[in-house]
Order: sequence, then C-alpha cells, then structure tokens
Amino acid sequence: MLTKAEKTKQFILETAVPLYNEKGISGVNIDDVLEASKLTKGCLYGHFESKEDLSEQVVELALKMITEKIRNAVYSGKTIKAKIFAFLDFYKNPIETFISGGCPIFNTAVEADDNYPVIKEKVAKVFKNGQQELTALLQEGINNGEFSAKLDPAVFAFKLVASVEGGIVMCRVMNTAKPMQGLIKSLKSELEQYLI
Amino acid sequence: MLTKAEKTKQFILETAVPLYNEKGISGVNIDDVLEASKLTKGCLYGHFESKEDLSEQVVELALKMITEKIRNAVYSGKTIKAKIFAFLDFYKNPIETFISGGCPIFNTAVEADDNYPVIKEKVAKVFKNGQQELTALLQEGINNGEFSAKLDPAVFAFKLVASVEGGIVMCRVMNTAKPMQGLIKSLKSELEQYLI
DNA sequence: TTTAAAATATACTTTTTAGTATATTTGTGC
DNA sequence: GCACAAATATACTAAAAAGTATATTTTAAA
Repeated sequence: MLTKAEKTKQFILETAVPLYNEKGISGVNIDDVLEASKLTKGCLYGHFESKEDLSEQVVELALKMITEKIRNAVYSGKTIKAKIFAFLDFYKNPIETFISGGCPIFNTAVEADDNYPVIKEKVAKVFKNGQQELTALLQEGINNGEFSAKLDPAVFAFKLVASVEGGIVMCRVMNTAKPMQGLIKSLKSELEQYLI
Repeated sequence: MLTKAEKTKQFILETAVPLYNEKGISGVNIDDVLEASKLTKGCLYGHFESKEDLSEQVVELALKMITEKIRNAVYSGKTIKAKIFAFLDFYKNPIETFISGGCPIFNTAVEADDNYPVIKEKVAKVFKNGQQELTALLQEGINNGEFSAKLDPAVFAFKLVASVEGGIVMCRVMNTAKPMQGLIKSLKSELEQYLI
C-alpha cells in the first residue's frame, strides 16, 4: 500500500500532467500546480527538490501514460493490419486528446529539443522504441505473409507516426478534426496496397 | 528608406526570431533579447509596448519569413510534380533548419494552441492558406492531365504537410536526418503513383 | 553648425516566481 | 489516548523578470 506521502506525490504529478501538456514546461509555474492541486509550497517542496525535478517527473509520467495507452490500443488488434489500424484510430480525435492539450510525446519533443537535454533524451527514447516496435510489427506482417515484401517497415513506421503527430497539431490549431479522418483513411489504404 | 528607428526595430525582430524559435515564446525573456541584440531596455521598450507585443511581432515575422521561403522553393518548380517535389525537398535537412530551431510554423502551433489565442489564429491562417495553395496546385495537376483524378488533392495536401512537419520534430529529437530521407522518397513515390 | 526631436542608455521600481524556515496538523505505533 | 514522526501549511526571503523615469546621445532639419 502507498503511504500518504507517496499518494500525495502521485496526486501532484497526475494533477500537473495536463497542465504541463497544455502550457508547456516553460509555461507552467509552481503556483499553477499549487492552485490546481489545492496544496501548498511546503507540501510540494517536501516531495520535489526543485521546479526542474518536478518538471522532469511530470514529463516522465505523461510519457509513461501515453505510451501505455497506445500500446494497449495496438495490442488489442489481432492481425498486424488490425494492430496498425488500431494505432491509427487512436489518433481519431485530435481535439479531445487522452491527456488534454494534444500528444504529450510530441509537445514535449518540440519544447525539449533545444532547451531541456535531459527531457529530450527521454522523448528520444520513446520515439526510438516506438519506431522499433512498429517496424518489428510490420516486419512480422511481412514474415507471416500478411504483407508484401515491397513494404519498407522502417519507412512506413516513420511515416505513420510523423503524419499522425503532425496531423494532430495542424487539426488542433485549425480547430477541426476533419483532415485527420482523411489522413487516417489514406494511411490505411496505403497499407492495404501491400496486403497479399 | 528606413529611418533609424525602423531599422533598429527590424534588427530587434530579426535577432529575436531564432531565439524565439529555439526557446519558445514562454521560454524567451526580455534579457535574452537584449543580450542577443546588445541593446538596452530603454531602446527595446521604445519600439515595443510590452513583451507580449514583441512576441507577437517576432512570431509574425518568423511566419512571414518561412512562408516566403517555402513559396519560393515551390514556385521554382515548373510542373506540378516538380513543385511538390521542391516542397518536399525543402524539408530535407531537419537538423539545420532555415530558421534555427526547427519549423517556426510548427513550433508556434504547438505552443500557441492552448496559450496564445492571438498567435494561434495567425498560425491557423498560415496552415489554412498553405493547405489551400497545395490543394489548388494538386487540383491543377489533375486538371492539366498531369495526375489521375483518383488523387484526392485536399487529403494529399494534408498528408504532405503533416508528415514532413511531424518528421522534422522526430528527426530533431532523435538527432538524425535519415528517416526524413525515407519519408520524402516515400511521399514522392506516392505522388508518382498518380502520374498519368 | 546649431538645436530640437528622436533614439538609446542608465539606473531605478514593481511584479512575479522560486525557494526556505518554521509552525501546525495529521497519522501511527505504543 | 499519547507521543513522536511524518506530512502539510504559513509566512517569510531571494532571485529573476518586466516595466519605467530620466539622463544622455544621436540624428537630421533649419
């Protein structure tokens, strides 16, 4: 069982996740977190060494949450095709995202890139793992005769992630989910071209 | 001819553009801009009402610079196919970008989304115009017999932008330009499938 | 070249934000 | 139920950032 302190720490992190995802790391300040959690400085600094410490742990949790969620969606599919389709369908609604404020992987990537080397490495790992897993999945689809060997797993894996992630941002800014529907359809039929 | 004041203002904006693109709107502070420009507060506040005013004008300039650059690249192509290829080639090197720090349209989009409504609208316009222009271009390609009518201009236009923009972010975080090469190739051959 | 206005620099104030010292409360084993 | 430690709240200090008043310098027209 979790101690009271552990519960509180977890609560702070969970409360902060959507805040950070909406406002960005540089955009959040301690008072925002305190207001959202209805806690006080003394309490927060009892659980985190500094703002930097808090930020890193919040981002880590956000990345963990979203990757688990995506993984679950993907592994619900039976065939490889179904898995990839499930991956794409995960991004169906770019306005109301799993964590409010868009995709935390991508949001973090954009901001951490030139500013937060520690966090940048965490995101890089998430992307690299994601690419590996998707690539392996597609390769498995070729091996088991589901797809033609003409499909380049690594290239298509990158294309899948890059386009849906880019799509989310564009849809959110333009305030419409519609282009995402077209994009997902297009990526699905692109994959279907390789079906045997 | 520009007055001294106009020159200084322009100089501040131009100096600030890469700074904002690297650190983000929330990540830049006045002192950063002063240090980069070697100017002083009195001078800066003589040209801008507030930090917010500065931020908005910096973003506006960055958006103007990049859209012009892309437009020039595209219109260097003769055929529609060549224009689209030129568009894609523009994103060839995601590490060393035209404005240091990645694509300012995308960076701004991610950050402005939940935080800066005024700027969000500016970026939305850029994306909408871009989509319109690309769609019109592709439609022209169909009309003039370059492409099959099976090509859906709006969907493909969205796919083009979403994937290269997403690709930039992923490449930058993973510190490799390589996946971008595969992506561009893949998008080019996807378009070529519609050639008549 | 003189001079008034425009542009810029200096030195300050104000506000915001991070962080800390200490008091108070709460939970837990005795 | 008591005592002690852990957890949290309060009230502060420190630092960073934005913004301003005023002095100085520069520019350009007379």
